[in-house]
Amino acid sequence: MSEGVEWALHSILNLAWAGPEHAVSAARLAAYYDLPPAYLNKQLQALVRAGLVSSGSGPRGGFRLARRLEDITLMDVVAAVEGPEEAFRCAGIRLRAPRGRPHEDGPVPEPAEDCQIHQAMREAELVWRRELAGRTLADVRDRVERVSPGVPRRARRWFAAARTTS
Amino acid sequence: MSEGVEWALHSILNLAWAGPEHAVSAARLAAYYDLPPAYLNKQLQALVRAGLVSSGSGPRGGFRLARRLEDITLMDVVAAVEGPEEAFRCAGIRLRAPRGRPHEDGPVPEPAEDCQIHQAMREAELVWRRELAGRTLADVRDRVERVSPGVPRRARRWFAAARTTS
DNA sequence: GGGGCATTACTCGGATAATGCCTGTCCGAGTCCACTAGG
DNA sequence: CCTAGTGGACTCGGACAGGCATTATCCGAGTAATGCCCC
Repeated sequence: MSEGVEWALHSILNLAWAGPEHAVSAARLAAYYDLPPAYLNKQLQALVRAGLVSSGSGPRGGFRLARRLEDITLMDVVAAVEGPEEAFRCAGIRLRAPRGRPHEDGPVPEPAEDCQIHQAMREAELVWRRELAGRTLADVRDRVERVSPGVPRRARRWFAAARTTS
Repeated sequence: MSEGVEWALHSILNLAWAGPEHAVSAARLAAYYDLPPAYLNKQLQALVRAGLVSSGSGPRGGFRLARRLEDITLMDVVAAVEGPEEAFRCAGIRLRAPRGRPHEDGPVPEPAEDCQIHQAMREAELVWRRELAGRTLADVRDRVERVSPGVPRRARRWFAAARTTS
């Protein structure tokens, strides 16, 4: 799985803690974890395309949350960064198998529908997606605030101080 | 996800249909789906290392199932081909964040334990793995035989004829 | 005719290249602020 | 003093290389069958 998912999740949480009134630049978000700024910018662009965060140019520009944290699920972030394709791609290998009867004597089944292996794998992946879709980033935020109460304040202060610090 | 997983699953089913008395060569298995023989051989080697199939060299050599189909789960095959590492690797990004207090005033928590994002993603992946581990290839075989009863016979005949056909 | 043996063909197994995607970087378009000059 | 204009600095956004994992391939070690020669 792409590493950008992790960065995106952390950045979204940081944006939430920074508050919707401040727009945070990609460079600042990257500096917090010592990440390559331009590359993090690329990932944030994916989040913008997905409508999770909004962006603005210029000196006062940067990124800010476009939705409430309660309305962003882990699945949304994964889909935004990784793309909507499913992990297990059935290449239709079964169709290349030697056929008993070349002539068709009924409706030709869809490749994905016919392949039971694909079905089973798809089912497992669906469970995974459902689990991700059922967990919002608000849940994650609440857990963090319960386990490490100091983190949100620290993050908020650090990003607020970004403007004044050299 | 690696494409080899799909090849491995189909090949295992074909080995089961060919019967444990016949050893099928990688070339023959590959010819059934028109796959690159040497590369499929590589994937099958992974299955051998995992103990799912056994191999033998020589003219009568080839691959055959090492376990019953009831004792092989989808998880086994995925783990054998993809490796045991989890898909979402937490790079410990959180540790690089600026700390409020450099001095430690308690037991330092494990990175994976402390990062709630990692926790949530791990939980979802665990559900996925559990689903895969709960489904055996015998289930898949039964479904195939129910949906397409002709496939097993065709496969068995084709692999049995392998020896005689040019 | 029967048995032992060298040959041969066929298989896996691991070492070796080629390809594509993820990672990482750079520069241009747009935007807002700040300074300046004029009224 | 107030206002309009202009320069500058900062931001995102998409276009451009590099590195690494997956994909694909090749050749050698090993093995069992086969044909041949000798007894």
